[in-house]
Amino acid sequence: MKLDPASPADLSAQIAAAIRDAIVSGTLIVDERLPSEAELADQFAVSRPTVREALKRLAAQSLIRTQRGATGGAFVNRLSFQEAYPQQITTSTLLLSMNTVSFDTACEARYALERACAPLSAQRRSADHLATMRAEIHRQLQPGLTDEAFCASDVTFHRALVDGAGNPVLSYQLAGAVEAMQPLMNMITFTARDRAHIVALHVDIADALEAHDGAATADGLTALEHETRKLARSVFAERAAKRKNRG
Amino acid sequence: MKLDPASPADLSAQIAAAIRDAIVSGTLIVDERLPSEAELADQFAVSRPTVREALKRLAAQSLIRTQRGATGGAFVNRLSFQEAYPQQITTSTLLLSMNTVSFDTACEARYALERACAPLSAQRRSADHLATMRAEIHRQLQPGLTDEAFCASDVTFHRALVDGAGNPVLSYQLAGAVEAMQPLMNMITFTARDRAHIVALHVDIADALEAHDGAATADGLTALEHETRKLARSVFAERAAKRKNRG
DNA sequence: TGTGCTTCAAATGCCAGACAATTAGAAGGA
DNA sequence: TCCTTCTAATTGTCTGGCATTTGAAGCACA
Repeated sequence: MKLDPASPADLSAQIAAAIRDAIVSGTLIVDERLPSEAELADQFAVSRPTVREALKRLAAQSLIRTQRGATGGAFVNRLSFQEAYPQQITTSTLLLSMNTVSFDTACEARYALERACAPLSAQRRSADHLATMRAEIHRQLQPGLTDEAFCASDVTFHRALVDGAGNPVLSYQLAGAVEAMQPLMNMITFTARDRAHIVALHVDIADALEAHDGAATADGLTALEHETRKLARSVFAERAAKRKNRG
Repeated sequence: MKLDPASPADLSAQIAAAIRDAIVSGTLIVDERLPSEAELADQFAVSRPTVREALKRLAAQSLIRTQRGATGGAFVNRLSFQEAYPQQITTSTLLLSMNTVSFDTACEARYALERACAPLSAQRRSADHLATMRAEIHRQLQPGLTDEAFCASDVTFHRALVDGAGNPVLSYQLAGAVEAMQPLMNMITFTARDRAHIVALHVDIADALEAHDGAATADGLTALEHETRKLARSVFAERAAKRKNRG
């Protein structure tokens, strides 16, 4: 592992990249202990703070974990879906909120991905997943519910649908798409009438899943997508009109 | 922003979390300059190296960028899809390689997600996307091609399909699923006969996209999924038999 | 021999201070 | 007006050190 002194990148970034490559390529295997900070500093011919900055970079990506004490050190972390979820969600959320992705684009992607889970979920969903969805539908019908709570319940409903597919890779990929939409959805105010429409579609979807009917589930999601996009259009149009009146 | 002295987490992790929250919640907006390292050290009542470790953590997630010089400092980064791709791919790759996810599970997820793009890509794919796919098909037919190069070409082919949907959110999510499969695919040796099968299916898919036929595209992907899984089964079965003979 | 306590050493976590490198802007001169 | 030079601010890096944690070895004692 060597560094390029001519590189414009920070030393700590170069060191982090070198170690990351070693992990990804399999040179360093899971639970293997890295050399101590002092040893790494020697190997790369830099100071210990620089090595530490590199290790913190890797820790931020959950590639390593550190342990204090006599037998401590930095260890290659077995990256779990559990750990990867929050990062995936944070990144997806920021991508949507900072990149002027239109609501329509985000919505289209989310429902396209979710439809991909529909047949699998219809086939494999457990009673538990179905119960979660029914419970969330029930919650969504409560009158005093805030818009934020309604959206949060919506997310739980859809995640149960996705998890029903029983494929951790799908769940991981979809977590970002579904959760990242939440801040965008929170910008919408739902009338009682809107909520009734959405809940009715949720019931259709839950019924389809209960009947193990993948096609009907996908149809329900498509209907929900149309409803959501129509709702967003009207809300945004109304706001634009208000702005015009004020200005 | 305050720190919890009783927390088991490192100070730098706590500081990073505090700043990350501020970014995600919108308290810090894009391109806004953070206080200098010295000021942050004062605010959090820690030393500058500790602040620096926190900032490196955020930099590793592309949440901030740093600039040296008189008007330099750390700035909230506008997270671009461009920057997010490599991280998404690294994480997905490690999740697949370290988590004993079966080949079938990964394959199922990948093709389910890709099928979700099929109708959109059939509708919107540009001539450029189609040309890329045809070119990769041509490359895949060359006799001297190594298995690794064949897989790499396969990835390019499928990414063109996904990008054809013209939805950056889909492209981002799918990049992980498609690229992360590559190391798994590289474990397979393709006979000339296998390659011919796969290329024929690629041709079917390209034809369907050229005809703007979303359903046929999805069917082609399903056929390809079956072919891939069948191939993997036979390869793994053969290896298991060899191991048994040896042992 | 076995058990529990003490001590030790290695490693990370954190800090203070300093210097180098970089860069924008201010100051000054042609 | 334009170019050069200086200056100040900021990040990048290093040195050295102390605090804290923690497993393991050593030791006393039953």
